[in-house]
Amino acid sequence: MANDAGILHADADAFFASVEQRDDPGLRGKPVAVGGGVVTAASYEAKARGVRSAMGGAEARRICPELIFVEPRWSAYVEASRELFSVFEATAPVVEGLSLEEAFLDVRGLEHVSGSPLGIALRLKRDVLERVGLPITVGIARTKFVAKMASRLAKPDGLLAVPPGTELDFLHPLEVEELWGVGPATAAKLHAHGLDTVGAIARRGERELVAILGRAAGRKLHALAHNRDPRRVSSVRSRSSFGSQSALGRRHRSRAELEAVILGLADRVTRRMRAGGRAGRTVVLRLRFGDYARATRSRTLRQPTAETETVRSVALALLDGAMPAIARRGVTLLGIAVSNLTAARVGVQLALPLERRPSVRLDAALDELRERFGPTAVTRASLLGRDPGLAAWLLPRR
DNA sequence: TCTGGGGTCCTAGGACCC
DNA sequence: TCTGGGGTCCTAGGACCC
Repeated sequence: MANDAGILHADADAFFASVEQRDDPGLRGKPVAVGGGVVTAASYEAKARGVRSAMGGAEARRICPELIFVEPRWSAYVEASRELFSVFEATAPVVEGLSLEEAFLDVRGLEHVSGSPLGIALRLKRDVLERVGLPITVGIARTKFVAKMASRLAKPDGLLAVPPGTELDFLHPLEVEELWGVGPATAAKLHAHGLDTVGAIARRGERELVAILGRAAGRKLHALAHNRDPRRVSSVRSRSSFGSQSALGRRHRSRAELEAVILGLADRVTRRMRAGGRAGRTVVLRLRFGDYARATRSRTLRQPTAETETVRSVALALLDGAMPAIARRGVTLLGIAVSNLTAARVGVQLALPLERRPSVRLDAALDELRERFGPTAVTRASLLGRDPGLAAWLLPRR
């Protein structure tokens, strides 16, 4: 039934720090920060003393002198995440991961098999604690947004169900900055118009919110304030970019050093792309200057690539364009991202001679190829540079 | 208090095409 | 010749999330 409160949002509490406390009993009950120069994750004991993730290490030590810093152990977090998701998958037929440590679970229609959503959630908490050794918080609601808000408010080690029909009572007293998707910039705009709570947002018209926040954000917030969130839990979302970045610190970097960083980044990114069987057409160079302002430079290639050398040379060309700004302002971070992804393996590549058929357009050619090879075989076609040919790739279905 | 690394989605202007 | 509208792609930046 569509009216069931059957969406669970399950979220491991202070995930990285909890894994550290699980694996080292000496850390339990103590303020722990994962990271070094910057706090990547803080235990609840540390959060209680004001330590926040993304806070500088020096500041964190100042406000909490007994804070224990531990080096991140990425492989341990990835393994814990795998175990966590195996419990999720065993609990619900549809699981949508949002990050290493959180997911939506659709448990609608499982009453006769697994019991009520509340019963399922209680069992999920128990199973994760027994099998993974970590506390989680679960929110239960009819929609993703309310389930997420419920778990956010119930942390840590909590469980909160918002019964159907009571969503507005739950949402309207909340302050705007508590909302998932509302950050400092949006909150400031809302406050500037006298909008401090979700209830206040709900009393304004959609046009007014669009005027304040822009089209997409205004419509979305208006809908959410009225408890309209039609998004379904979906397990099939595939990623849209691969990226890697490296903070460089404040000291001057020579051109040769920057080139070495670029090579390392290109290698990391393309290695992961090849492992994932993906290639991409758009290479983005991310920059952070000496004043910590950010910028991007990008170039879109005609054909997707997952080759280290191709990505490296494009990134170097983009770096060239940015060198005047870097010389002026200094650089404190470099990153490479590749987007516009397709499946990496080219099944068959065809070239149709266009000079003999100048009227052929890409979509017409695609239609023709699909008739010959099946409706899903050909996923894209494009012109090949100055070459008068038309290329089409037959790619395996994802 | 000087600030990590990995992502997502939206906007806006210009180029280009029909 | 002048004028218009609609659509897609690319680039750069902004905001947000974990």
